[in-house]
Amino acid sequence: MTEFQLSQRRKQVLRIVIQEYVENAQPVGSQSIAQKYDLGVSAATIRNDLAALEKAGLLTHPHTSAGRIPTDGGYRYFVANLMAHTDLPSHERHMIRHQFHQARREIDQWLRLSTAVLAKASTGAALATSPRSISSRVKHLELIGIQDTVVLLVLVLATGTLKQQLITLEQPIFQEELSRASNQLNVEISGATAADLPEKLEEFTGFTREVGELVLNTLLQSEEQITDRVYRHGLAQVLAEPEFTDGPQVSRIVEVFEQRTLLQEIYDDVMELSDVQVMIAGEGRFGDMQDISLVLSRYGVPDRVSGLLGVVGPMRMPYGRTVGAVRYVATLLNELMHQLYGQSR
Amino acid sequence: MTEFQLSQRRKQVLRIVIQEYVENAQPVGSQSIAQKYDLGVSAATIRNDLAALEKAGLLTHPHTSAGRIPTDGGYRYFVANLMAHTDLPSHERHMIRHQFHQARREIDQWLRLSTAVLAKASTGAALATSPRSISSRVKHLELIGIQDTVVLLVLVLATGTLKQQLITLEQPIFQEELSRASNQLNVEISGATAADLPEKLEEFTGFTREVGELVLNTLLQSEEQITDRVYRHGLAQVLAEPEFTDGPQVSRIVEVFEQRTLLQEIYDDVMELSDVQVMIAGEGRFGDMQDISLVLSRYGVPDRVSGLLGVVGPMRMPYGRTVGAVRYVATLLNELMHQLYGQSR
DNA sequence: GATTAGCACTCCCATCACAATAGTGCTAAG
DNA sequence: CTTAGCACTATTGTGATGGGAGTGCTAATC
Repeated sequence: MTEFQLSQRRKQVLRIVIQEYVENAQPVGSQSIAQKYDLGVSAATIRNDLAALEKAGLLTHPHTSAGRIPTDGGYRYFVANLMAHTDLPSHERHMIRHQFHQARREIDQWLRLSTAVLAKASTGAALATSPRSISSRVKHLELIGIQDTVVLLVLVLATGTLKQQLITLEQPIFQEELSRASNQLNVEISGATAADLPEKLEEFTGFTREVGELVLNTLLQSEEQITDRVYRHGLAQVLAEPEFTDGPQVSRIVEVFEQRTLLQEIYDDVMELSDVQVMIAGEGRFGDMQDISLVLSRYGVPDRVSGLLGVVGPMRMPYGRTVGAVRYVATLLNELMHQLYGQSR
Repeated sequence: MTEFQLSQRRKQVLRIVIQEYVENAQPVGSQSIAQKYDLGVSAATIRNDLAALEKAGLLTHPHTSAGRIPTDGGYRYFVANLMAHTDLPSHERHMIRHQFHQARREIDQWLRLSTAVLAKASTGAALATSPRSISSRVKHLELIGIQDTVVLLVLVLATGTLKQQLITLEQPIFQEELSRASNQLNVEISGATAADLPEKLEEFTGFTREVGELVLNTLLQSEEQITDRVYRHGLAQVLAEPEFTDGPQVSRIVEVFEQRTLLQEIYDDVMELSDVQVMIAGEGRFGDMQDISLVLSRYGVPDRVSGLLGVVGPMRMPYGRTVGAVRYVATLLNELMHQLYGQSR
């Protein structure tokens, strides 16, 4: 993030413009600033400041005789340097925490709740991915005959994640044989990671070997692929925002919200970072995200499981509040997940 | 559905109005009908017909000097009496079938694909629920220690559906004891339904009994509750339709699309019916669904599993085509599911 | 040098009038 | 029942007009 040399007052003016614009969705002019805020200077001075901020690329006008609105850059500067670190007010935090403790102790529930809570606490649409395992260890494996030639492979990872996979056979197979195969495999591979597995499979042949390979595949896949499930909530609310009155805008944000591939891309990015990350208008790196911002965080337990959590909204977004909400929910999720998956035995 | 006494020509006129309006989203007038279609009568006659159809409540006009547009009733009459039974063209059917056979043999995949295919084949947004089990039988049960005081209960139903549930204990428990409990339970309850279970549980006490109760709960819950998962696809495309340019319209359809409670309500309704059901503007029974139609079908295997599948779109929808698409995909799903869950062994 | 007042200028936006258009509703005749 | 004719009506688009909000510049002031 580029550092500008801005006088104290100009920063203040920028902050005001953003604050007002976020609130009212209306370009803000020098007069209204001078009136509403007591900066000790006249409108003309503010006019000069606005011009300077515009030259620095932090503001624009839509047309000659309109007030100023922030640019992408303006928002970025704001988020990086000016934004008040607003944690969620404590009563909201308590309410949220309470809701989480009410919920059944299940990841599915937690994530559903997370998106609901986030959507309510922000003005955007919330989304979360179910956690993916990092270097998954196999805990247990089960083979269950469903039909004569159809077998269900159930894989329990050390993190408690369940993976399932249907196997279709040429020949019918008896449950006894299934049990034998699964017993053999369980002894050998429980505790193994994807890296250990190929070696351990050497000793097996036939059906047992086949199942082993399948386990390996599933394991590999679960490591590289972003999780199978995306939770979403609150699209309706974000579409009610004034920026989404015309067609193209709407389809842009809905696509961002719906697409999973984008999440996959972003995932690797946010993965690295510890704190909440704000992504304004795609930061140039991601697709067509004009006028759309994301506020994202990683959640999970280090080196075990990890997922993505955040808010999609218009660029004109109360960043302080949103960041606070995302951070709090992520923290909460971290706590909860730690209780469960802290260290496996 | 009320039966009207309509002359052959008036039916024809109604059909034309709907067809034209569905295509162009523009009120259609007597002249344009007379010109474009050779009905052997003049515009004035058609004008009379239109007036009659309006009196019957099948058409309206937005204002005095505009053409006619269909009412809810008009669409209903059309769907019930006039609609051509259009199956999807055969090349489309083949393409779809091909895609399904490409996919991995998994319900999750199938449903995801179903919504994608449906959205593409219709002009609406597709949604599907994962199948819920009807009178689920327990197939197998597994208890896996995740943490000292955290146990994962994995329940495999006869249909191959997996249910999981975390159990938190006061006291740490050893894997040996878990195995013992699960072995005991497996012997006794495999093949049991929710109805059988209470009796069978009598003989157990302590932890084993506790787990048994949990199984029962899970079973009951999975029978009464609509499935845990909803698949959605293609909202962006439906929002591009001209009726969704203004705010309230948009939020209405997005809410219908997002809400799961509505699905639950509708589920019981559609459940009963064998064929595709068209629900226009909520049919008065469901919430605020002005100008929104649903085309829904049940899919699954009779007496075993069953889910909901369909399309949400504007009332101005090509019903023939949509019904064809939904019916075809439902049939396909039925086939596939039958292969898997036809009869369990 | 920063700040300020003053002022011309620009562009948006709401309003009005006006004509063109498309379609209805009615009447009277075939 | 069908048709031609015609008055009537509401929308849509266009162009003109004035008010308003806000800028950008200049020259004066602190």
